[in-house]
Amino acid sequence: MTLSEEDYIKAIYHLGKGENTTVSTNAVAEQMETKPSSVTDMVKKLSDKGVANYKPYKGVSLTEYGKKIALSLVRKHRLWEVFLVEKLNFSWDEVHEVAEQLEHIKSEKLIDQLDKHLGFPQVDPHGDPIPSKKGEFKKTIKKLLNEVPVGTSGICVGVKDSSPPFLKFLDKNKIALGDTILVHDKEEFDGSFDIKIKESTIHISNQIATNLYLKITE
Amino acid sequence: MTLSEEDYIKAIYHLGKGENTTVSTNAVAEQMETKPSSVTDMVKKLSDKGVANYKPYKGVSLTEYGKKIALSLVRKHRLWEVFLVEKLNFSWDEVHEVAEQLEHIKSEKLIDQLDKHLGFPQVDPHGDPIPSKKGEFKKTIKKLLNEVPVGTSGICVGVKDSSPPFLKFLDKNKIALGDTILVHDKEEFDGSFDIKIKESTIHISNQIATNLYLKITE
DNA sequence: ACAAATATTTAGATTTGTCTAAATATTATT
DNA sequence: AATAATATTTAGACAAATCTAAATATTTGT
Repeated sequence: MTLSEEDYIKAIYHLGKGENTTVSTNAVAEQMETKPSSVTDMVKKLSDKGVANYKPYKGVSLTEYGKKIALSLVRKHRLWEVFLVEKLNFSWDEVHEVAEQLEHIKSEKLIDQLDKHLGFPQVDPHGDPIPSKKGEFKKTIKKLLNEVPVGTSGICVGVKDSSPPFLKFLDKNKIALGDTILVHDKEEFDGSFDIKIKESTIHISNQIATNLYLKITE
Repeated sequence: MTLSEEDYIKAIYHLGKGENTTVSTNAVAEQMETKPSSVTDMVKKLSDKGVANYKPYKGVSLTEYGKKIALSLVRKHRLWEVFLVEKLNFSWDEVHEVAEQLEHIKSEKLIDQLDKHLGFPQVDPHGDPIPSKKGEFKKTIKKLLNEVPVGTSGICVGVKDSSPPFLKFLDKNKIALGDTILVHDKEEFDGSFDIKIKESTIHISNQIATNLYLKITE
């Protein structure tokens, strides 16, 4: 597969939300920041190669073979993201662009060994699951911290309230996007929580808990 | 720079042995495994871009700017090779192809952090020097083990005698290409040596010493 | 159901990097 | 120094991936 073909495969995969959903030419064009006519050309080629199913005017979906390629790209992308954050001190929001390049490197041994080097991580720095070599992975969902059962751990992926005071609070308490948070205990009386974050346990009010999104594995 | 342009720059650099030597169209074509006419086209373009000096029928050399790009590619290539060997258990002879791909990844932060992650290595697994960010590096030369002064350390890069008995000897004594060897002591009487390899010191005869090539920093 | 709006495809052009074959320049030989 | 051998360039073609503009199909609104 060429670089460009791989990018189209990933776009179709993501637009189809990981299912073998049919997506429109225009949707792919928008995602790829290209023109619909270019998409038509490319999906014809992908179809000829057995990677996609294309029906003129009806849209395009990935074949099983195409899905496998997409999953392998997602796996590579997310493993590299973990590498960049864990080993090279990249932050949460700096990894995407570089991972977009690294995901195209072709070497099975490289990815197997990288996986091992990183300790076989299950999720990337954004909390998204990393497919196994065979293409299997766990689904994840986004929930407010106060909605997850005690004992669950997840990755902090967003805030509901993005006002300066709240963001300042998070900063002061060293809570950042990408951090792994374990919901340790809940106080029924006032709905406050004990959470473990980076080896230390802190106490947060219910109001804080209802404004923090976690990504958790179901 | 595109992938292809970068490959040509590296080829011109290597054929010119790192100096701003003028190299012939045919030489570049052979190195790149392409046709001379393709080289002509490309060096014209590189010339237009200020990367190379091209005089029809006279050959091509890199400009200072082109040399900078070449050194940055060499730096990236060799750092990735160290990474593959040190962190991902690749062996000496498996790294080249993957590093050829990785060297094209564009991210200054990535390379700076990789350098740091690896402990700022000075040479790659083949004993070749890694240029600094500014493009400076130490020259290295290949010498037979018996020709280097006591106290020198270098990387084992080849054998003069490649007969099965000799290779078997190396194997038995756990001496492999890519290993760092310190010449610890020399016995004047019979020209034998004590060498340190991977934390253990062993004794080798003069005959062995005259058949092992080391790459050392001058 | 029909016209208007939107989506998609086709046709033809463009850029990049490559190739082959022919033309031209350089170098080597006698 | 003239010719033969070799090296290099030019001209023209091709494939991949893209684009614009025009043509065609589908969907939507009344």
